[in-house]
Amino acid sequence: MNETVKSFQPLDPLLHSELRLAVMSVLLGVPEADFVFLKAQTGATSGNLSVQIDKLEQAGYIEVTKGFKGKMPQTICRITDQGRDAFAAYVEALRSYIS
Amino acid sequence: MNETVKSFQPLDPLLHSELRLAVMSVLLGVPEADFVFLKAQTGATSGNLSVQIDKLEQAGYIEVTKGFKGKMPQTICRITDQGRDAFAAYVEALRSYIS
DNA sequence: TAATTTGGTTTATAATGTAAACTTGTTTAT
DNA sequence: ATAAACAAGTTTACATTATAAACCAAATTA
Repeated sequence: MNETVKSFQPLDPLLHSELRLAVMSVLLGVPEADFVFLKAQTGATSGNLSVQIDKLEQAGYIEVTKGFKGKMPQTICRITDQGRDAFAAYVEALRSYIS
Repeated sequence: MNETVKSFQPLDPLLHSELRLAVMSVLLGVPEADFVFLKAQTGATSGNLSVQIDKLEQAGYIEVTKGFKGKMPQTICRITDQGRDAFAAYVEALRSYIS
């Protein structure tokens, strides 16, 4: 008798968050996106988005560049290679639960 | 110009939890499972498992029957139809982020 | 009968998520 | 010119959640 254990892969807590996952999902599809665009795409409040962008940046999953668009401040985000890898790993881990 | 929004589906917070998802995943594959088995499959601590089982039961996603196996207490869990539906919906919602 | 194990539950604490309130500067109206 | 409204964020306070440590009752073993 071979009692196997299902062996669930751990889920990266940084990506296992609705808003952060949405942000990463958007960034995967575009070369870059600014704060305003991310807010529109995710439907997040500014405060929440600001916090989650910080966390993704701290983690090295995205790069953030602050500049100006005309005279208005602009926060541009790009996904990093590390972020891309982490996302792929997260999706892979998810499969151990949902497949 | 058609500016579409990605439209991420909301993720059921009850299922968007590593341990609860693992429990549901196990229960999907078997007619029923007891506390001890779930603990082994998920690698969870007893306390954590106890709490998360409660939450899934409160939500109507699983049914819990307390009885005895020999003289030892035994907590048996079964997934409900509602739980099955919720899981399917959760997986479907996930696709809007990861595909 | 004392110590250990089993099968859990309760609870205290830490970590997380979220929105409201605030800030800094810009544009518009008066 | 000045006030009011708006834009783009950030900070913070609060609520929710997750987690493990501590606990408990009964059973088993030494």
